[in-house]
Amino acid sequence: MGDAVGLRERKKLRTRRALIEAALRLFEEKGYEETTVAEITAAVDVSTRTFFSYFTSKEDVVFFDGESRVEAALKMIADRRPAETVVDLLLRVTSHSLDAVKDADLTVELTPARRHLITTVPALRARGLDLLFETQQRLADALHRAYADELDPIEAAAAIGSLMGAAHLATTISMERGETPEQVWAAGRRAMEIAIRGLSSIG
Amino acid sequence: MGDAVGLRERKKLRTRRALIEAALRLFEEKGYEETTVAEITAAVDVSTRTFFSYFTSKEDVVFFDGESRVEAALKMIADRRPAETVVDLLLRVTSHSLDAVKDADLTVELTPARRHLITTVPALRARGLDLLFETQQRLADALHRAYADELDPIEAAAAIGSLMGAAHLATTISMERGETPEQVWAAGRRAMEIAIRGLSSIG
DNA sequence: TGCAAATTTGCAATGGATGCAAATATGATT
DNA sequence: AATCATATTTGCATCCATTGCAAATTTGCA
Repeated sequence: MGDAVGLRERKKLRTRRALIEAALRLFEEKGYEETTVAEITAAVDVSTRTFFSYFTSKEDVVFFDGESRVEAALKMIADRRPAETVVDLLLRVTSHSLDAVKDADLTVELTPARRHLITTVPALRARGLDLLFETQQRLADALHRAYADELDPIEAAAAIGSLMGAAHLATTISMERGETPEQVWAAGRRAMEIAIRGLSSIG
Repeated sequence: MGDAVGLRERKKLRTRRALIEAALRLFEEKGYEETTVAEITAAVDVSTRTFFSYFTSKEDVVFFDGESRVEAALKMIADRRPAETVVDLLLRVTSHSLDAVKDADLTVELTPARRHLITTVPALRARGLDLLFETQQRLADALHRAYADELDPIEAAAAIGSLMGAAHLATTISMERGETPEQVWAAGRRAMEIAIRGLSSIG
């Protein structure tokens, strides 16, 4: 992703980052819809046209990141341990991902500002769900490949969909109830346990 | 939804339906992005401005329906049988919903054309996912209310998220693999069974 | 220094979406 | 049937995101 060798590359990196920061700041200050691309570029002092050579759309600026999270999960699945159970692997992957979310504010990952925008602004929320769903498809595919002789594509999809569907809805509802980050995190864990044990475990 | 008493109402109903039909036809013929609202209104012989008094956006025309499906499921949950288990209720609701999808082409529900657009066009797919997620939230809330003393909000969310997440991802992947409607349907059933029994049941 | 490639920019155009006021249509009343 | 209040439709004007294109500028290297 960010190699940055010559002045050219460094300058581009700087501009891109400046655009992202200005955009997020303005979105927070006056709202997403109320902020125009022209205002963002004015704050960074580049032309409006330039914005669209860095991002394909106004929405994009909110989602731009090195998407390291997903890659890590995909790799963990692909490199599964020989004797490991599907459940054990999924447990390991989800724990890892869930923990990654916790202290992810260091990297440019999912800051509270971003999170707020993505859950609040309809257009962004929809886009975020689309990305999440695409991620699920990739994970399901990886899982099927990793356990080709045990899981057919549908079973792999069911496993991933169940796990992530449970975790996502539970954490969302937890957040909506105004719970603390710790409680949200706990909700995610509980939801995943329920998905693994089966709904019968709560009836 | 459609009461239709006087000429006024009937005319509006007719116009709305005509707009939907023209839109879907054009979307299929030349593609969603390639079709302009002006072209849709020209086909129905109303002004472009009028389109936006019937639908709030171009996307809306694809999703417009009486959303009877969700209402039915919500009602089933609210009217749950006294001694019924959470799992039994969910089984009943999901079977009912799944079957409803099967012969839903009669109503103006989810025609193949719509389905194709919603899974294909990025903007529509994202919007569809947003609507689906909102539905999940409503169902989880209903489930929590129906079993207030057995399920807290997080558990209810986990249950609904797990079940619908599994079914949705599994059916999507089944469709993507070019399977027949029967196979897609079967994939949905299998996924729900896995969600109910728990992922351990496949390890 | 000077050139070739990469970037930025300005400009024009398209298309979705909205506000507003004028023009029409509707239907109930007299 | 003529008339009036109300509901709809329509025609602008306008804003903004997005894109194509060609000119202008910058950068990196010879």
